[in-house]
Amino acid sequence: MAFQTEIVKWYLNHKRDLPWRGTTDAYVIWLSEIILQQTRVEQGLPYFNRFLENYPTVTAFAAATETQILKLWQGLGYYSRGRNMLYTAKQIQEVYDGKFPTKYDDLIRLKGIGDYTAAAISSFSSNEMKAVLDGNVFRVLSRYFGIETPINSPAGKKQFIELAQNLIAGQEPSVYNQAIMEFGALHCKPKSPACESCPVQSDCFARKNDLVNMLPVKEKKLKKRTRYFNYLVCFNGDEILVNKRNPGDIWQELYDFPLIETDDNYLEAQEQFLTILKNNFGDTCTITPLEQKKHLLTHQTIYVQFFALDNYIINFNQNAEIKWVSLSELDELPQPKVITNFISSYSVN
DNA sequence: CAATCGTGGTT
DNA sequence: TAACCAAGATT
Repeated sequence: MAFQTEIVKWYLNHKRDLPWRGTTDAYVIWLSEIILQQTRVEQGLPYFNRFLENYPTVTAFAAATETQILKLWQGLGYYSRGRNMLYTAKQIQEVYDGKFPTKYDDLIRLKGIGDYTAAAISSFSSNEMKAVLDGNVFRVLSRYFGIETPINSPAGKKQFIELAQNLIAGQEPSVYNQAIMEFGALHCKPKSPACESCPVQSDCFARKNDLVNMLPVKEKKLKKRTRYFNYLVCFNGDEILVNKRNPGDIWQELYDFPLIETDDNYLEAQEQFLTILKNNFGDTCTITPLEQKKHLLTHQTIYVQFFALDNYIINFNQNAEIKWVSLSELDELPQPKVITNFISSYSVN
């Protein structure tokens, strides 16, 4: 039996019951696909439900504010996804009169929708013959066909998309695309895949040549940088000073606290840090170390030190970036995880 | 086009 | 524990 037939057959017997399956509503599919980019199903699922409940249609989504969207997105990461969704929803409301496109060529032009997502939405919503190529598909195809081209190289992507597009011919696009992804996610997993019970093991190149743990090949070019964030927790009565983060760095448009970034840990760079502090907040300011956290991102390791800052001179003007808000107002603002965690632990104590 | 964008789970 | 990975996209 052909590879595709076996995969589809496996899928029909093993597929998870997920809320975005069984609909052809391109808006709902778009919602799920953006949320699931680089995100586990279990992590994205509650976000999908909340978004669909708050914004049942693209028209409702388009009427939201960026703060509302980012607040709902809070904790999910890769926040540009949320910002791009709002931009795209507004565009669909205006250009497409609120009717979500279902064709690849229309979808691929929208912000936040790349090759994978355009193929997914078009095939799931209108059965367009476009093969999806995500991490699961890369893994399944590289193992079954024994392809050693690095999947994160331009040549690799070209080679795999050509193969994937050939394989989908003659299949029902909506079912086959979901089948191969689900097979990769549940069966042909990155570590210890279930080869013994695999429906295509007899023809799998990696299985036959003992290369299962070698494929897919991925060039590793991850450089991590280390940063030291010194957050200043400033209270004035019931209000706390917050900072809206700027473009060009992590957590764009999210809110944290006034920040002094240093080249080293505060404990190893006290003089430098205190000089900066006195220069910015006056000689009378006093500072008390609070908690310290190590926060891991894909490309950064951030050592976060919180300080209580008192007796400072309020010498910065409130502006779009830095302002006083009450704690209840802060609760409505989107925050990076490290800030949310600090606030929740702080308000308990 | 190589680097960058979060958070959480797994090994 | 450090590295890898997760329904990738953008610049």
